[in-house]
Amino acid sequence: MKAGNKTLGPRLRVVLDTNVAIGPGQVDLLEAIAGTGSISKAGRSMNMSYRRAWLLVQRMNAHFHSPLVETAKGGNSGGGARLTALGEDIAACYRQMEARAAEVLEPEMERLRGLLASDTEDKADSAAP
Amino acid sequence: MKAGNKTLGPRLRVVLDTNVAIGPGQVDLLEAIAGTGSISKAGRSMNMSYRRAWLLVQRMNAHFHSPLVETAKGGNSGGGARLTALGEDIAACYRQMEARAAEVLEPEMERLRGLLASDTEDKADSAAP
DNA sequence: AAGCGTTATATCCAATGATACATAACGCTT
DNA sequence: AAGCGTTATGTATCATTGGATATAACGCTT
Repeated sequence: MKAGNKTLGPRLRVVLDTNVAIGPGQVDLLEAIAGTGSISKAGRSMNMSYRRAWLLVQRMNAHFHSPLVETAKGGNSGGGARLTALGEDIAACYRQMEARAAEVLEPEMERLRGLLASDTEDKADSAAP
Repeated sequence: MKAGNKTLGPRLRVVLDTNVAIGPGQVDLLEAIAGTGSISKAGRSMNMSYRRAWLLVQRMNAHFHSPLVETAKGGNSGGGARLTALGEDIAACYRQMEARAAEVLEPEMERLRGLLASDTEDKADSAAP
């Protein structure tokens, strides 16, 4: 039932090394963690299962020279998670790249948009690297 | 056994509308079709099943106001496929966007690369929109 | 007429990915 | 001690994707 309602425009996926990449999904998650203070709240807020969110955090933490997300078990609030300086840094850097790309690619975007089929039906699915 | 050996650097996926997007995979396919003159040869050349290649062509053709790929059945060579003017146009436009993005994002790329973990093992998988 | 390589499909199955669920451990509050 | 919300995992199930395979149709060459 969920359609491809991703944000329009150029989407960036930064491939840094084999098995290491950051894309819009990961950064959304980082920001949601920063905003909510926990992995589970972040997951719920963006309609993502806790497991998936947690696995993404694992991956990101493992692949950089220090963790992007810091977690705590137990405590008054049950625990929580927050971004490290590196995490904030990377998220911000990605957003900047995204904005810069959107800005500089605007003319071509405009041009491509003019070539779409008039009807926006569901002729087939999308998605493909 | 296939690892994430995608080309390094920023990867662009241009989301034009719901269910309409073009990414590196599609453009690679377009160029392979242009180079080989057939969908099946193109698929083989890039290690993609004919089915997948054909489905991708279907999708792309359906979503723009006119086809990107023109096909022919039968004939001396059995048939074939080639890019329309629109197809060439779009492929070229995408490559240009790609190059422009890589160029303008180079400084941030450099910076991010410095933050990777030293060891490039297989701690976990990658990939995630 | 037979042969060929290709487009164009349908069907079935394997691999993958994501979700749901089920616990356990934790540390603070009450 | 009990309860809470969370992190941290494992397991099972479901959904999606992609591949293998089998035909059919086509139109040129021989």
